[in-house]
Amino acid sequence: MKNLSILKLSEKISILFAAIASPQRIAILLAIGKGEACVCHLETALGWRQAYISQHLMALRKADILQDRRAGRYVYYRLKNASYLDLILDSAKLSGLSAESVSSIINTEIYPSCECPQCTPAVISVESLKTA
Amino acid sequence: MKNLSILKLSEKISILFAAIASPQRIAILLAIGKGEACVCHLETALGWRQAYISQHLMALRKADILQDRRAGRYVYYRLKNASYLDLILDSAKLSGLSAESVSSIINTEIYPSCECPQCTPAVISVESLKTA
DNA sequence: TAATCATATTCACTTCTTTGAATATATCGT
DNA sequence: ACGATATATTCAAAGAAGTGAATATGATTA
Repeated sequence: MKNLSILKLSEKISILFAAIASPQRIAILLAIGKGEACVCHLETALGWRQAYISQHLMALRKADILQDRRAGRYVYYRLKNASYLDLILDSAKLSGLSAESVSSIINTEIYPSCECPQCTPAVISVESLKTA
Repeated sequence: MKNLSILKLSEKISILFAAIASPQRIAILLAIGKGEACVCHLETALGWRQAYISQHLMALRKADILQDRRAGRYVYYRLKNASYLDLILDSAKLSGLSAESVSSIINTEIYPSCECPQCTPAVISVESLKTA
């Protein structure tokens, strides 16, 4: 590869940092983690408005960090490369945070059939048992 | 360490990303690299105004990425931790840039006695030889 | 102590980013 | 085809960050 000027190169590198440099987007990346999550899952996991999450997902997609997969009405997001999590972990360590505190939060689950709204596993309520 | 909420944790992590997420500041970090550089050296290396560089240095100091050392009228900057360079390198790789293109630009020199202005090594001009 | 040089800080202005509200699109079930 | 649900997009307002110009500080030399 040709020798780019230092600023040109730095500009390219900064794009990724800028995309990640937002508490909301880091939270989304950790919530997706090594797994896969639909928007509605993130909605409940993070407690934010749907449109708000979508906007940040858009930014992460644009930066080529996330990839999406549509299954019916649901859209599932996953990291294009698990190393983005390492980048976040390394950054956390450099900031004096314990690796444990971050990795314990990283999602590892895949939600193949997200029971939305609320991504709640179908729980039978006491009420429904009474009438049955 | 206690289990911080995902957003609280993400906020802390984002501080470092935000500090680095600027082409100018990445360029400065690469120019300082594994070595040490005074402001005037960065001035010539990057070709920017002194005050402009100082402003970015301030941001990097505030984010605890850089440390400074005063020697007479010069102030020398160095990274507090060489791993910040690895973070930049990893990010570059994730962005599809070759590690080589970045590491070839990383400074390795220390400038113990920066001959400012212009950080020029004392070269004897042809003119001065004529009159001598 | 005055002049000079290296660096830092402040302020005002502009530009970029974030956010909320509203609305559009896409898919499914009926 | 219609209504409901999941997700995406757009737009305007608010806020944050980047920038240039001017100036302040701190150290050195004369």
